[in-house]
Amino acid sequence: MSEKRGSNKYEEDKMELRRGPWTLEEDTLLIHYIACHGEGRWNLLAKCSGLKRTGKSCRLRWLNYLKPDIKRGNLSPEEQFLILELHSKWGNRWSRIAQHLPGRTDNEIKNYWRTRVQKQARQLKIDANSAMFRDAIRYRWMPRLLEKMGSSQSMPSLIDSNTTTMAGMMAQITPHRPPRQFSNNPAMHYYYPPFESCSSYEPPGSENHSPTTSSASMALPQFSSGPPDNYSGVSFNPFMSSGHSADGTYGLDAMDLDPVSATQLGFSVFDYTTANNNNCVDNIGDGLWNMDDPLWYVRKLNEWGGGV
DNA sequence: AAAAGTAGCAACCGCGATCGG
DNA sequence: GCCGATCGCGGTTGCTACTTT
Repeated sequence: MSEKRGSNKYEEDKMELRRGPWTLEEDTLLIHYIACHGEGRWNLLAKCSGLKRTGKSCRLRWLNYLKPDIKRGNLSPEEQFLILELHSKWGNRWSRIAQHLPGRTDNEIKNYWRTRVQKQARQLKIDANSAMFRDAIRYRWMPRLLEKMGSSQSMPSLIDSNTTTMAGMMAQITPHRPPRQFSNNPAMHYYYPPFESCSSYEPPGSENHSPTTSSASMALPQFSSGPPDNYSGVSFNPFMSSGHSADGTYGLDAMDLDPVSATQLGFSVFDYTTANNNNCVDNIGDGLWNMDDPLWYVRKLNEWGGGV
């Protein structure tokens, strides 16, 4: 009997627990309680503070939102760079990564990765965990962030002191040769998606493109085959461009290649016009690669000697 | 102008690790 | 060493605002 009553009481307690978005009153209560008693003992806190929340929920709210040193707003290029760099080292160890970004929470970093980074992989139909995608991040995206960091005069304060020069950072992330042997690896065929969504896509190796749309206003240099003579980490920097985000934010839309650097890298008119036609990858306009051929990187690696 | 689709993010959930009795 | 309570992490969900059709 009493057991049954106890059980009902438990159910009632459970029913009373609030869920969903926090109200201003709840936030105030939590802040006040922590100001008086400090963090930790979350279940006790939940009971004693008068909040009808679980300790877990209180902890989450505090750590991810209310804590005074939480930084809000867009991630800076250097923060983005660090996330990419650390994720390449540690994978989805969000809390560990967050420890290196003061004021940023693991949740925020996780969300960044899922909404921005993984989105790119989805759009390119590449497995976000694949070596190809990781290399693309490392050798295309990160150098672009470095450039932004330089141009915005916000030289990285979060990055190790031994990498605080642009050359040093480029040397760290850019190898003297392309990083990986793609061409002879059968497994890589998996990473050559058909791109049905791309009306004018031609498979790697077919070089005789004919533009599907004209881009007369663009005076594009001819496609130059073969790797640049001075391909090495710092002196050859295929990733630099002067592209800027239209809205001044630090989103991925700042990552597009400009036409000149794109063609210097070996883009054909086809590549540029097709991709710029927004038929190929997406029409969102904020893609990392949506102005170029997503498979460019793989193609160039193969062209530049196949064997690395 | 309205409906549908999408992106971003706060919050929840499950599970394993750790702590303390 | 065992066991329950608590904590922390990573994955997932759901809501809201914004964009596109």
